[in-house]
Amino acid sequence: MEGSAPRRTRIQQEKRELILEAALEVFSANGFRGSTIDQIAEAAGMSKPNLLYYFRRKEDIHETLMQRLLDTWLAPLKELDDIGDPMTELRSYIRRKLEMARDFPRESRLFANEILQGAPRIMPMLEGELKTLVDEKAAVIKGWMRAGKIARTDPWHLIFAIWATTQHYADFDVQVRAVLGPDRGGDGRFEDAARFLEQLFLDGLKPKA
Amino acid sequence: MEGSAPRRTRIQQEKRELILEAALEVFSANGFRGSTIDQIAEAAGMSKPNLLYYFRRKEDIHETLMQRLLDTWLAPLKELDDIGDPMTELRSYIRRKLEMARDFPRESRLFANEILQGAPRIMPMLEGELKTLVDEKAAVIKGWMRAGKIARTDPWHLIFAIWATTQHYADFDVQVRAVLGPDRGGDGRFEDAARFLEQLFLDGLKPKA
DNA sequence: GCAAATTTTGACCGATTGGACAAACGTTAG
DNA sequence: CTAACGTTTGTCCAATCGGTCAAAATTTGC
Repeated sequence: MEGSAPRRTRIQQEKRELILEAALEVFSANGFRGSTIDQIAEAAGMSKPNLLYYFRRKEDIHETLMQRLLDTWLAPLKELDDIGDPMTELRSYIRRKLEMARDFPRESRLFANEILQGAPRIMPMLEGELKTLVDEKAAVIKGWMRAGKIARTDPWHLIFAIWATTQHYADFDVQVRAVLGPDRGGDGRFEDAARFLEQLFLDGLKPKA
Repeated sequence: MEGSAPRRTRIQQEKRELILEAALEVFSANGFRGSTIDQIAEAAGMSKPNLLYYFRRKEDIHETLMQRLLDTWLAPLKELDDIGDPMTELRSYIRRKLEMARDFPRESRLFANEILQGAPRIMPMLEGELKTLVDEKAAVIKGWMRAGKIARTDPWHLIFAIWATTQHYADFDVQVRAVLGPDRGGDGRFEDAARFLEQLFLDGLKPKA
């Protein structure tokens, strides 16, 4: 579809990175329609026409941002591997997803914003690439269940649950911090969350008999 | 704070309801800044100036909507009761939250939008009313743990996990449906989710020894 | 050092936005 | 019937939006 990547000068590469970084900040906080080119330009320390020299339309920025995001976002799931102990694999997947919520909350919110609005710009990817990947990993998980390595349950909803619980700490961060309060809502909240999630996914809530 | 409710004519009551219903539709799909008064007016079947006769500012609509939402939204948690079997109480709380995600997805998305944007309009409620309620219920859950009725873990993060997993089916609905595909993504997905979540929260993933 | 290419800027444009306002219309009580 | 009140509409406005354009400033290749 797309021709070879356009050759770019040093300045173009640098400025484009600067703009994308600023746009990530603005888009993730206000959504696409809630963000203005002026805001992004100011955050990037340049004038609006100057920004438009590097990205001709507001949508181009968002699209570029989204494309980059998706690769890094799906990487942890891609790494979920058939070899290795199933329980360990799942645990490290959960841990990695939680680390991403901690280290890349803006990316998580950008993605959440897009999905919330009905995913108008990435629908084909959801139905194509993402579905394929999830189906593939669901098959792997099903294999583990058949082998008696983990309890039998629905692999798709299991993946949803891991996404939901981990991304919650990025997308609903303000609520999490507000509820936990200044003491428990500090930096340690991610370690508390990690401990809790590990227990939840492994043992559930039933008291040890 | 607020004086007695202003007396309203029959027409005012009806039209205000009509506007709020339309606004819920529009706001939940596009966010606050992404929605226009014209869109809401059209969805409500009236002209923009006419709408502004009932709500003088766009923010007033959103505020009214948010106030109503919060009551119904927190109702299930309020019902979590100390009397009754702990495991049953938690299970029915999860089921009720999932039903709300199924029956009131627009309300869930409206709330999610607000939190995603940093909760500028409901921050005091999060730190006040919500935190108080959650702390109170966390204490109840802690009591159950001390009594050996459920496994010992962090009650706050347990509540977060229930919120995250259930609301996921409303907020990320398009993604869920896209990944499940046309077959498994039909109406039955909520029953599948209910079964899965029940197993997850009760037994976790460890295979039965 | 200089010409060509690239980058930056200020001024500007049409479209859309939230909202104001007065006039017109409808309803209702006496 | 009619005066008072409640409702609806068309028109208008200032601000903001995404985006253009030509000219100025700067960088780059030779």
